[in-house]
Amino acid sequence: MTAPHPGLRERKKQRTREALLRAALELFVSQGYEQTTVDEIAEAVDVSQRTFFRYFAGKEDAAFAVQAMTESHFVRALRARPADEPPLEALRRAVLESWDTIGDAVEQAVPVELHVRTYQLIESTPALLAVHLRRSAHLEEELARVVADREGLDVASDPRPRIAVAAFCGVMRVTGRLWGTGGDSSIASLRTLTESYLDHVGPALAANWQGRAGAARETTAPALKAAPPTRDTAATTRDTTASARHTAASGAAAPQRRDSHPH
Amino acid sequence: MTAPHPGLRERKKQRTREALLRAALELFVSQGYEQTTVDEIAEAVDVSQRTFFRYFAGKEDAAFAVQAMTESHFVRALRARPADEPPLEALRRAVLESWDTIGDAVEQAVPVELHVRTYQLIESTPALLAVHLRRSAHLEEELARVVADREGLDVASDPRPRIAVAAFCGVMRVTGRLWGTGGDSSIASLRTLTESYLDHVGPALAANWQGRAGAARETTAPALKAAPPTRDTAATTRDTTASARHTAASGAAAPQRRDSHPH
DNA sequence: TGTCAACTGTCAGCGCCTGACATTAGCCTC
DNA sequence: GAGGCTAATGTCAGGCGCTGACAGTTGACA
Repeated sequence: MTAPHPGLRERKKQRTREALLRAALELFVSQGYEQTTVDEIAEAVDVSQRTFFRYFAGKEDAAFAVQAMTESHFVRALRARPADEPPLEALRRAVLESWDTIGDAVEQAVPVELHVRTYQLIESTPALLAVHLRRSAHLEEELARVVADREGLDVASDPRPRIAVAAFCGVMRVTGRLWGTGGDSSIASLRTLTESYLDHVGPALAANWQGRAGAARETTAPALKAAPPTRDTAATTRDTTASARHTAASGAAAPQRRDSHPH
Repeated sequence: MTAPHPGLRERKKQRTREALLRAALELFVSQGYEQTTVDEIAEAVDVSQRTFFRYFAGKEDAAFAVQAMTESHFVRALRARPADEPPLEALRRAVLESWDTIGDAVEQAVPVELHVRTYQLIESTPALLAVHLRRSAHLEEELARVVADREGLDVASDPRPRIAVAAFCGVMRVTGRLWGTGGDSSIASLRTLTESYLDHVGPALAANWQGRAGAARETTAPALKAAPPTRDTAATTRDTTASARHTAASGAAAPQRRDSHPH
């Protein structure tokens, strides 16, 4: 990728950018995002304010530079999953896998410690949280396309990729939020939390949480309605799912049109 | 609630605020959010810029004033659902119900038409979309608390309310997005779209979309088998699934994937 | 009517961000 | 190695969002 002889100019640019990024993040986490001025960042690297804006589209952009790396890292991991894995399985493994290898990718830019702190800052700073969520939504788009590709579906006409990814990402967000505000900020704990939360998706979507009788509708979770946290064999599970396939198929056969009410 | 004699001063304030809000939204939708300056809004109502900031915390705040109404409208609807409804059922009905009655609530402030246009603007303006998503996340918090209350659970210790609400809201977001960018901007179409998408949640979370057998895996619904899923059990399940999938794929109209492993 | 409190306008200023232009510094050719 | 080309940087001016401070105005109430 990178040329063996980047040239002095290129190297200098790289160093400037890295220095700006690092200074920015360090100032952000040490004294808060809003309290940090672009002038301060620029001054810390001894460049003009104008130069900062030539490397980053804005203050925000600096705060999310590392996030951008990890996101594309995750997408690559998903793309690399074997094609015969079911969608949610592939998503799950891609995240977990990317947690494992994310350290190396990040460390080239900034210390992992700093990145983790930045993430916590993002979660706790309203202005940054908003941007973070928008970025996540954008990522969701991409994930939906990848999933649709994997399944050989058209993301425009079939809502299932979007919906599955939406549910998945929703859970991931809750996980990230809890991890960020929780005490243990190690990658290991993030991994554990992620796994356990993803394990809860099925039961949570089951209609009945308290052993209420006959409350389950096919609307909410047909494939999972046999999910009360009681004994269930693998065989039963498969049967239930098989009938669910039916529902899914008929659902897909009737793609929704938005103009059904032309007024 | 409101006093019978609000007093001249109070009425004047109310009128100013309403005029500012309306002028703001109208300018936003007609010439874009970023292209509209606060000075313009203030000038349209013939007050000083400073006064605008005394009624709204910022430009954004004006853009989301009506959204705030509809959100609390929805939360109230959820709180009013009978306690014996399963969580996702209650959520579903509360949304649909609130679509039906939202017109009246909104019209007191601005024309519904203007509100719908504003929503579309929010979805298509990055800066506003970001804030919108943060607000939605905040709403999610509240919904999780309400659901937990309904189920008699503790939202801090039991992750299921959060997860269920997260999945639900994820789907709702996809719905809103499609509706906003779609052609038909009637409330009726929003209703229809919402219903059909919520109907797809279950099937979409089933692991098997293509007639592959053995769909439900520990990924999606692990608690289907009650005990903490030991890794060994999981592996067994996975193997079974893999082989079953193989046979099914060759039988059904299995969509061939284009790229197996690009790298 | 006069006092008090609330609302509003004006002014100054900070911070983010951008366009325009001048200056510096790496790169390449002769 | 000198000189020209081009990219990177600095400087300046200015728009826009937003805020604090102070002064003027207007409803409320005795």
